[in-house]
Amino acid sequence: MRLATWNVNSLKARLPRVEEWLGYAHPDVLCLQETKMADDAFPQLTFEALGYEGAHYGEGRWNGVAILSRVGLTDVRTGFGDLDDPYEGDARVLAARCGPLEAVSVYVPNGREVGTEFYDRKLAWLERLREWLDAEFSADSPLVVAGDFNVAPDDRDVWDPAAFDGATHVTEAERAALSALERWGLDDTFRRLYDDDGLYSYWDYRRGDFHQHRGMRIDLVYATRPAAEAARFATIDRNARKGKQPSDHAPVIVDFDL
DNA sequence: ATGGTAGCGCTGCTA
Repeated sequence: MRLATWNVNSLKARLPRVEEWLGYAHPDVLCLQETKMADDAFPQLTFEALGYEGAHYGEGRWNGVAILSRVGLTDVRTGFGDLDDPYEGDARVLAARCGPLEAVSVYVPNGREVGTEFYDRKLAWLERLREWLDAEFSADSPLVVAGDFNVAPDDRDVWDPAAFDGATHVTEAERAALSALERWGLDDTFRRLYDDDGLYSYWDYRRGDFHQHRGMRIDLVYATRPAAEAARFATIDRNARKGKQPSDHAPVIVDFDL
């Protein structure tokens, strides 16, 4: 079972590259973020022609999440259900059963600047995510929560911790929110397999950051213990960040013995 | 140099 997550920064702009990537990475499940489209624009038939069922949750210009699967796609759910969403109106959470596991595609709010209400609601959103997982799923069953978390779990996950002093994505409060998810029962599968620093999944389009190796690891594949213990291999496909019209994020791939 | 680039969609916002 190969699962991947990719913030594509507009599925309309990225569709040719996503099609090409599916052709050589051939994941069983792909969680997408920032599709930036409404549900009626989702290219269902394009993915069906490649052997994938698809579910999409999007409101239009911003945000938007999707799940593609070639191992079944049922029990599709959007948002936080009955719980209040601190970013109500944004499409940031989509869940589905895909073969042996439950898959959740998440696009965590950016937070903009520390001290703003956007940042405060980012923290509240991460807390709500934990509450929703606790209400809907069991940490004892195979579950993967994959997506753009807009938080770098520790200093190994940013190119220069000093450059992020006072910035979002690295604050103690954001990292504590990830720790709370881990205490609930989620493991960072990539970190379970590899200790190295400098393994990034996102590079700003500006200043030539990709070629200067100025990146962050903010795209995470979290899994409950029954799934995490079955993780055998992971990689970040930096080739997908090169060439013509790349997303600013690279896909993160995890292979499970499931 | 308080910068830079990309996407959406048509003006400025978001990241």
